[in-house]
Amino acid sequence: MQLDERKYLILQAIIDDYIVTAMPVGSRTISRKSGVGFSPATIRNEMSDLEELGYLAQPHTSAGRVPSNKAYRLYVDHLLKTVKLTSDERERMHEHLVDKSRRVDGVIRSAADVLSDATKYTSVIVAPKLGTLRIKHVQLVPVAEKTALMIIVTNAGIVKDAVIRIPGGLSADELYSISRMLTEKLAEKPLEAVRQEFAELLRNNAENRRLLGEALQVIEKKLESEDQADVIIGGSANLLGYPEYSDVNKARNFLAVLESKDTIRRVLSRDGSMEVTIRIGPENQVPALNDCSIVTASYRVGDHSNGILGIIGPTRMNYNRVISVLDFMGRALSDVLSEYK
Amino acid sequence: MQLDERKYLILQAIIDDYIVTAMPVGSRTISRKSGVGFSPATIRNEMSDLEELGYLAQPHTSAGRVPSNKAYRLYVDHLLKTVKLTSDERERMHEHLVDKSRRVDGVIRSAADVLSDATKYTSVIVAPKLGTLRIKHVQLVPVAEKTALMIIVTNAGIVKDAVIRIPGGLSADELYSISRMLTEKLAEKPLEAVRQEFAELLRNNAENRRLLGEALQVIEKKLESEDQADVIIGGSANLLGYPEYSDVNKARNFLAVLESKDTIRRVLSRDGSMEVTIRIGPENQVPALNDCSIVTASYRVGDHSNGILGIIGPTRMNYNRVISVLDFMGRALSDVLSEYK
DNA sequence: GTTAGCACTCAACACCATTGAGTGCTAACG
DNA sequence: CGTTAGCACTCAATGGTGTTGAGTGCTAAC
Repeated sequence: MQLDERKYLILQAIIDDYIVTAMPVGSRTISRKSGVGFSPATIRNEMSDLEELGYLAQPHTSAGRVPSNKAYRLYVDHLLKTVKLTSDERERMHEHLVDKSRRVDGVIRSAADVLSDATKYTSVIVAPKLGTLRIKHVQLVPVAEKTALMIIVTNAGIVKDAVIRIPGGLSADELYSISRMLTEKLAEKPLEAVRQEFAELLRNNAENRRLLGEALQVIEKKLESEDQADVIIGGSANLLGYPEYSDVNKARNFLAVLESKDTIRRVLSRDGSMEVTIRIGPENQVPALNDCSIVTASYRVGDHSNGILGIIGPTRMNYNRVISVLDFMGRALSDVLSEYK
Repeated sequence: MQLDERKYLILQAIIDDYIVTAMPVGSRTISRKSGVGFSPATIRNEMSDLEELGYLAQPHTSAGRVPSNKAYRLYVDHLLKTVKLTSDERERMHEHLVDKSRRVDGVIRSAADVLSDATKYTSVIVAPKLGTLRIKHVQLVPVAEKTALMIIVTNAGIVKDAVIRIPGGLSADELYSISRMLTEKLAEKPLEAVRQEFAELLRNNAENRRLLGEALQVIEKKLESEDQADVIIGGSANLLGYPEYSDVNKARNFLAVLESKDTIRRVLSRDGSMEVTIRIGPENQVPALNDCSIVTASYRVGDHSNGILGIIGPTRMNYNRVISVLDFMGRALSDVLSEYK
């Protein structure tokens, strides 16, 4: 059996309805809709076919039908109608993005809030991979006897710091000249390339061997264990408003997943393309998110780094709107973050 | 009517029971408890008295009794028995605190997780007031034509940064010497005192007037609008496990409050003492937290600054344990954060 | 002062009948 | 031959009813 024009039409109508009501939809409901000129009986026959094809399911015999994940897949692949955001709304979103603070994490934080506000779902933003950022400046600042703070500023204005041990009796001036040397040597290099650069540094700087070794080690540790702070979540309570989470246990499980930043990072990870990507239900590998869909897009930071922004919502989410919002915000965020370059 | 020994005993037994079961407790239950050698009938008479005095309430005629906020107040003021944490547990907590990362926010983040893990409630940690931290180092780093990053390192190893505009054509070397001057001038001064220091700087540095003015402005802005990132929350989903939050709407309201960092900061604020403080139900002014209790303690950062750590839980929380945990963690956190000085 | 006994209350639970939204099937219609 | 009206059927949801049991307050006896 093949899907003809009418089956598409009906399936679309069913999904559209289910997305707003979250209730199994019956033949009468569809028949009444404008654009579908058939009696309930006809619709019923079609629905029966669609069920056999795996696009619909019935919670119980005397209930209406509910779209399956397969149906959502079809929906997002073929039936999406791109909705335009009003220019008014675009403006408001953009504005909230810039006005806030003058720091990168501030902007990302606001972006997460704007996203969850605009969609009423949960938003997630992942900062670009540390390794792809380019070093702009390195500074060692003494904070106590035998400890210093190593501060690394990257091209995107992102600042990372870590405490390192230093040999005793090193003066502030010496630390400064080491900082200067490091900056000169490492500037414009991506963070993931520091290992090579350090090899040479270590060879030519016997006297600061210990300190440089420690610095390298700390940087590498930072690179491999990405920071919790690099996953920002907005509107975590939003999903509790939807009937699929009226069960507190489900809600709790969901929130528990949100707290595990590593899981979130894994779920959001995506290939390099800038386009909006949709993962429905079990397509994202985490069992706890099996009845969620995850829509992601990318934003650019500087010239070589990408971050990810995404929305997590129930599988019956308003894909049309979410896609528009993510698409717009991806661009907006890239814009704003390029100003900090 | 006055509270005699026996009434205290019974009230305590009721609260102890209610804290673990969350169910109205009846006279039989109390009578069966070891340590109370009276028949249900006697207990009933006493309970009736306690109800009249406002310490107990009855959800409905044929139910047991439930402690009132007044009862909890009495309980924490007079009936607490300090419980000792096992040395095993202390060790585990302390360990989780240090092992993690080598940065201050990392430690605070872990502390929040340890707190919520150990208590199964929601934990909140507020970083010390920015203004009380002492400046250790100031660094201006060029990030683009006409913009620089101002980085301020404080005595506790906490790093704050902000983007500032700079006049065009300023070389990296010039920026460095300004940084050096700022560091010399401001070192060891608390951040809240920068205004006075800048007055003099501005007078003696006509050529960098614009830049310095902007820097001052940015610092003051930072001081007045405390950072969202300075309120760290752990175990936000924990409370959903308790019957008082089996209603999704309550749960949602609670989570919404947690997302508003400003409210949380206000609720946690406390006077300077280091001791553990308890606020029960409506005693904290936020209506949304009327059936929560909030227990807070302080931790020291460096010599002059205090941060706050706290637990938010249902009013029937296990006060004994929460107090022990907070007391211990307050000290532990102070210890660890002093190492970074 | 304490307690046993007893009548009373009321939420919780299980049980049942009713209702209505929705289906599948069949037969009639254009 | 596709479409539709009609009808019997299913089943979750709703609401009323009776029963149960935990708990109380009161009284009278110890």
